[in-house]
Amino acid sequence: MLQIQFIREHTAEVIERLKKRNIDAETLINKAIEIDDMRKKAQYECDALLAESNQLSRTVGELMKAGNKAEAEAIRSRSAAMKDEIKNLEEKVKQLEAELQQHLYQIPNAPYHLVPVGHGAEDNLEIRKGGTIPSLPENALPHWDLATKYNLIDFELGVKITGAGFPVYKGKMARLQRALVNFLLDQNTQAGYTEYVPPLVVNEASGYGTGQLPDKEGQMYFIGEDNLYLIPTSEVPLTNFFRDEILKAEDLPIKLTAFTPCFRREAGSYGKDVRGLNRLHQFDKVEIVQIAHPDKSYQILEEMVMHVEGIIQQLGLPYRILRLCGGDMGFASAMTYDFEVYSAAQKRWLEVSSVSNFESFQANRMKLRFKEGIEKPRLAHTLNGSSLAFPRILAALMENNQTSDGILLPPVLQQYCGFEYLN
RNA sequence: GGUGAGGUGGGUGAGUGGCUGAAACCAGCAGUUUGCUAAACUGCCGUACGGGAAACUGUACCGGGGGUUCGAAUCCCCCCCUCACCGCCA
Repeated sequence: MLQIQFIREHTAEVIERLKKRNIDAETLINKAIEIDDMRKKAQYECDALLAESNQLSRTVGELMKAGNKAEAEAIRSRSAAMKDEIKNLEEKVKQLEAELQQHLYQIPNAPYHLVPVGHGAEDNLEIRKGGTIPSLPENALPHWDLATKYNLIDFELGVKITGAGFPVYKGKMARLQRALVNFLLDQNTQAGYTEYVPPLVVNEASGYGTGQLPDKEGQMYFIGEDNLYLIPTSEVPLTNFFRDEILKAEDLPIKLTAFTPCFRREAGSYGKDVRGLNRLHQFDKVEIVQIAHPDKSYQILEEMVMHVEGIIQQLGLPYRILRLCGGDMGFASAMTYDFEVYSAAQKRWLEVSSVSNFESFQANRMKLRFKEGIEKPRLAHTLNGSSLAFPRILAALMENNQTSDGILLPPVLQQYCGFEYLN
């Protein structure tokens, strides 16, 4: 969430930036300031009363010690009489703080100045594209048919043991995924990211920290008995490593990577988009996360984009990079780049990575701060990106590289797999 | 699942009703001194929200929430978490 102090000091700017999300920013922001004004006033009154009460209590102590019982008794009863009033004021301050918090939770992150204006996917700005879209023969198959033809994925077996959206990978396809894990993690560690194996379930506080809660609990699988959530992305555990921490400025940036399965309920998204590997409840992903100094975060965002682009190039897939417009960006992001690869038999672009700068939006929620010398602690910036999400990469590789001998793997993956063709 | 112990500032760790926002030590910052990377000494050193141009100052916070009291880190109740041992088990 945005900091109320920042909103107060940069009111016009925040409203202007938020307008890119096509919401009534002015009303939201003015309301926040209005609640905060009331909060300040209530706190001021409450503090003054508490100060008086503290003073009286101290006096009682001194008088008692001096043996002046009668006077102590008089002051004690005065102090006792203040209790109700103090309680009421404290109640009021708490209530206003909660109200402000609730209100701020509803305000999305303010888009960065480079974010294009727009309402939906059609307004995203194409930054650049690369690779070559293959020209496939007329009888080219979509990946779900290739999966059956070469006995690579069993969708029905997944339905049997779990349900739709949980495919079972077999033989060379299973091996290919293990290879992909190694290839991607190697790429990331070579770029300076430290590899982690985090837990796949997180507690409620972590869900709040990265912004899945309170609004999007419907998207996560919840283990009620233990009050834990299955992670929708490893961004959640990785970023929450630093919740409630004050880092040293010289330790920034912190670069992390992890391979994990990701679990998403995808409630309400049924239809043709979910065919084959396009949208799953469980999928594998390698993630990169950075905790950055605010002055460096946009430079780092570009570096992360270059890094992901380099990986996709090595996989030989035709891709395009989009800068998302204000209407298409996630709630917590200040600027997002999406990577899409072209899946030539489906004849459509598939999102395989999303790289975002959250600025201090997540950091504010999770109190992730850093300290520079004797300066006061400041909120750090958080960034993350997929490098990469597996299923759609697999779909594109299968469709684009289909030959009469099977699916020809890109050379980098051949090294990791020990074979050339999926067949 | 059973039993026991415990949750205090960046870390270790004292503190059982007012003189404690909290000893001491370590780490960190600033300085002094000695013939080098080093040591010794001195001072500073929690966070948040208010007020103030600033110096400074008010309030809150010792896992979370309630209660007792003029006054709570300290006493009482509930909850959460961690650790140890036992049981079960990969």
